[in-house]
Amino acid sequence: MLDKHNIAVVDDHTLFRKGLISLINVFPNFDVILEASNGKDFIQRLNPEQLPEIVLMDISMPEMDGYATCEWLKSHYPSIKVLALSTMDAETAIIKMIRSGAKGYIVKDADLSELKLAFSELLSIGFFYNELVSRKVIHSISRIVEDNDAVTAIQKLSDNELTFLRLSCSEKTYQEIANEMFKSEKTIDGYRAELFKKLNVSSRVGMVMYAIKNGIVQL
Amino acid sequence: MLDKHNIAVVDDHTLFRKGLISLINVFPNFDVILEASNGKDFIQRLNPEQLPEIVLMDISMPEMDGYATCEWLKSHYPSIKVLALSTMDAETAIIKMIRSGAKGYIVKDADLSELKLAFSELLSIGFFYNELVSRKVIHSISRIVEDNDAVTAIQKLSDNELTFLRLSCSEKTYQEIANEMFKSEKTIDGYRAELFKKLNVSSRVGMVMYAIKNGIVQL
DNA sequence: TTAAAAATTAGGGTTTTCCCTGTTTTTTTA
DNA sequence: TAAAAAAACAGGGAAAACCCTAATTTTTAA
Repeated sequence: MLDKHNIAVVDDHTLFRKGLISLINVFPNFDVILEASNGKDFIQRLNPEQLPEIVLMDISMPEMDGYATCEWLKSHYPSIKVLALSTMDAETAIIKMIRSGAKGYIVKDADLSELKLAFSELLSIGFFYNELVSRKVIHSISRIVEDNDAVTAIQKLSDNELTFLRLSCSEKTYQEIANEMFKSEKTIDGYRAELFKKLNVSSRVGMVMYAIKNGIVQL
Repeated sequence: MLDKHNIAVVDDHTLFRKGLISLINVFPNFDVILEASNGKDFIQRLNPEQLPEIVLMDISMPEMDGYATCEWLKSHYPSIKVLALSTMDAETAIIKMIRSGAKGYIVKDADLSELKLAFSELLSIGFFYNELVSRKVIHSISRIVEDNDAVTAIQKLSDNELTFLRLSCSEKTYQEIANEMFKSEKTIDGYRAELFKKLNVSSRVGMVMYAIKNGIVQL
């Protein structure tokens, strides 16, 4: 009997997930033992009697996303290796996922051989980062403090600042926003100045783009 | 010998594409005869001696996207049926794809049986729209004129307006943008006024949000 | 409870954005 | 090639955004 390695696949896109599973099952020494459509679903289905060695995990999912699921795994089953799977090759996403505990990162337009390589590397040396990812990460080392700020900045915003930021993502004037928030224009101007500092931007447009980029508002 | 139906799959995400193909090839009466990573690639690979009956086509792709490829097929091979495939269930995307000539629309988190159903319906009655899509389409009928504006507005923008719009999605002042484009500030102001009218917005923030929403700039 | 910190408000000035109405220049088309 | 349309440019003014500094009020913490 072959010593097959157990894999889990977590992705909300059923077609993609099913397709991926059928691809992996062709590999002679890998076996998909668990599939789930999001983090919550995954945790529910996780059977402590038969844990996967590697979890192929999408980042953006409903209910519970890749970051949160990764964090959960890190604290509950630290030996399970997460291979993040995403369409995004954005530095922030990669870094955020790595911070959350992912041991590797692979983009959805990778080819099969790369996926296979990722599995092998994860099992042998414990991590897998391809050239693209490594380059992104290295490139971001110099800016890691900023990135860190960027990732955590949202949490440092007060309720009023957050409300103001959301309302700014519109064609309302600051005056209108002030009325809506029952604050003086000067207070609003204070929020603006504070946000400019915290988010490291210098115009309303920059502020709005930050909010969109970081999912503070959805379009 | 079975009378197999020929399918083409066009998607830039290799893993997804390969997975999907392996799924389809399990269907007894469907056969994937062509795969491509984007519209341009697809057109190059298209063999007039052996045309696919159905093209499963992603919307967002580099080089040449689903809309453009669909338009091209409509004029060059109108008998080939396009089944649009997307993560987006946004009304505008669905309607735009239908306008471009797609005969069906399926989301990536559909399940296998739905894909099979879509194939059958396409071959028997010529189109496939599931509940979700139908609902979206019906829901949008009342707003179809606006949507139409929104969908076609981009194509009516001149190169200069487009460049200006892209540059506006930044913290640059209009003056800086003027310098960068080697135009007078007043010309830039003209672009701005024209875009406000065309995009139906009333502030730079609105303009920027439009550009982001419609993929004119990517974050 | 009192000092320190944070939030709110304020004055006042500069820059940028926005919005008119036009003229001149270039391109399109009849 | 003349007329029409589109693009580039302009003056000037009002509104909004931006940017200081600083006083007052509220909240927090020693």
